[in-house]
Amino acid sequence: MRLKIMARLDLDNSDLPASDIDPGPLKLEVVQGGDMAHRLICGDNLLGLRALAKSEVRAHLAYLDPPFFTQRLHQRVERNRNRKTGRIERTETPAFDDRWPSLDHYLLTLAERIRATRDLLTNDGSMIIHVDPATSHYVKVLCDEIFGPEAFANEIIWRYRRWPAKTPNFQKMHDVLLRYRRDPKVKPRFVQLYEPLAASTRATWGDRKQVADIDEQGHRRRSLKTAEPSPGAPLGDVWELSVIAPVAKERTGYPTQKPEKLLRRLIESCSYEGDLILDPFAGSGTTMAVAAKLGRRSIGIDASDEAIDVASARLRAANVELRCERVVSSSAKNDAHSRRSS
Amino acid sequence: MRLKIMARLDLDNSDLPASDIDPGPLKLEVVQGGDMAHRLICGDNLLGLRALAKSEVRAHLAYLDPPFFTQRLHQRVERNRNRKTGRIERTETPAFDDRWPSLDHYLLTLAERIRATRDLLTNDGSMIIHVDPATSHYVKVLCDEIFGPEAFANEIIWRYRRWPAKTPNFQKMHDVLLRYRRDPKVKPRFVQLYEPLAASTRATWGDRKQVADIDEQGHRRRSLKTAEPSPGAPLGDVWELSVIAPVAKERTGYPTQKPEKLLRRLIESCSYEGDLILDPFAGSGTTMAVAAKLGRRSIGIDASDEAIDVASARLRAANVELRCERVVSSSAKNDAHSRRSS
DNA sequence: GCAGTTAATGAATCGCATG
DNA sequence: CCATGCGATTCATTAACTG
Repeated sequence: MRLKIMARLDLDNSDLPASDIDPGPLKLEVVQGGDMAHRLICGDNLLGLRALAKSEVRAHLAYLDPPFFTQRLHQRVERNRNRKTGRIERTETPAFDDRWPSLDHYLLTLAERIRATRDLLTNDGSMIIHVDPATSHYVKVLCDEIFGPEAFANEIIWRYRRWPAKTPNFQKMHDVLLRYRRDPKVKPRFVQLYEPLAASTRATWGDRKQVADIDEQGHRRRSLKTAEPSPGAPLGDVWELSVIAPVAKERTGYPTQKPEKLLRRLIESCSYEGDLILDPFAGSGTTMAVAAKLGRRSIGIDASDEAIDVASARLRAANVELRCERVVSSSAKNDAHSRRSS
Repeated sequence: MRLKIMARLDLDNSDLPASDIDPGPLKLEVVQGGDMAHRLICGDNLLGLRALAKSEVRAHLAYLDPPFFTQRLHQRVERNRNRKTGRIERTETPAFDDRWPSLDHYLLTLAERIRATRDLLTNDGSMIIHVDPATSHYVKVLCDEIFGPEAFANEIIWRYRRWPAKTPNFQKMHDVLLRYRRDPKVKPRFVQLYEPLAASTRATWGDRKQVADIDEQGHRRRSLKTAEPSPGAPLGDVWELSVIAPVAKERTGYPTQKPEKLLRRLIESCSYEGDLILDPFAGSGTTMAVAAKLGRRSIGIDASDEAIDVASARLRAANVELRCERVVSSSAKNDAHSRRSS
């Protein structure tokens, strides 16, 4: 018996939307703004990524937050106080559709976008893809195929707390973020962050660095306390960060919005000031907002009008100078604009 | 372009050790002990599992802690004080070999053992396999194939703290445990455990239970405090437990030994008193030792003499009555005993 | 008895030396 | 030049000891 686990990629166009196969020549049409540090592109992200690939633009970090294969239509929730009754009323509008004919369709769509993202990275850049524990395994096999297994850098666990579900099972309380380097042979962009020392370490060693001590015979003795203060322990790959509270200021109403703290940590450790951050699933614009706060440049892409509205409002409220663009393909049938207004 | 991620299982015996293909009739030969609650079997675990399958024995929980594909030979470390010098001296002996021709060989070996383990589970039983984040994804694809994706219950993250490695990367600080149910249609064995409430919850709600409150119009109002003390939050799937300290009493010197706290949590929540716990990669016998403490029965299998020695000494020291057995196959070439004494 | 201090050391990763 | 291997690094943990 032989076994092989792999992502099999065969040529067969029949399952793909026409726009994925040959959208004709692509162009980015400026809707508003000049040569800004932050660009928000409206359109299918595969087309957007391919249009960007033709320019000189290369990103140092890409963050992908695709749909999680929930098989649900996700709604945006707006909250407004009714003038007459004084009660808060909720309005729901469709934000994005996460329903798929099959897992294979989902993975294939993702694979195309991961590959297109990889082509836009600098050699010392990396990609982080945010997924669910139920699909992360398939996505990792996919990424191993696209980047090569040596390029795998981390499985980051984002652990959060939420209202418990009543189930005879351990409560699902984490997301998975996979990080891949574009070229594992190149010295990576990385800024060492620290987390607080463990309580047991502080009790024994205080907040000073330890150093190993080896005697003349080469035997190891007890480590020594130094006078040098410790910056903490180098940051690990399990992060405990709270989800956005239902009443937090940060909350835009856009579904599946990720907390700014999470993006801050990713961007601070995997990019330098002035670097370009790419987010092909821009959603409510969290990545771009955090990139702006941290002095990075950014490009966000999203096909949903809801997303573009929420993100541009959010960024403008934060005084981020924004250039808005639209993906235009020469073939009228696949024109992002015509689909938008349909 | 089409894509399919799957575990492909083709018939081709050439890569397998002869004993995996047809070991001939299998028998468990009693080396020592009578009809005890705890059985330690020496021999290849695939043969051991197949021999068990012929008996009526079925396990309620199986814990698998296979090698992690480290491509290293792992050593057992014994420590003894030298009478003359008074210094502690270390003796290293090979414990198990985790070197493989390829990832596929590793996965195939694992697949056979997972399948054999599944065949030994009760319908309401489950299997937990302990793996590394670098291979967990492939193992999950494998298990989805063997158990079916609906049988997937949890990805448990064991987060620990250790000394930092010097690397421009997030420190690897977690293991992955995958849990599958034998039959997802059957009510599972599960005991709800709790963890302490989050600090923010205690600050707002104290240590009493909250209840949702909905008014006559169906609008949700602020939740209410109750008088009933909260048992804590239902246990999640990210567990922070320390690794065995270098000087802990628990430490046997056997490599990759897992902490008793981890096994205690798994056994307490996924089995009942009197249940049978199966560990085909018994190693230093942690699973069996914890099972005994928790009033469960156990069967452990290991091919390594080092493991059998360490585990039986450990269990006897804990006053666990033990029956020792040996897998015997009729084909002399594959006889576990002849290999042991070679 | 209890608290505080001292002791011992695992093993991931990089970098440099050695063959 | 490439592969191999050893040394340096340093936080975390519990046991043993001390007052």
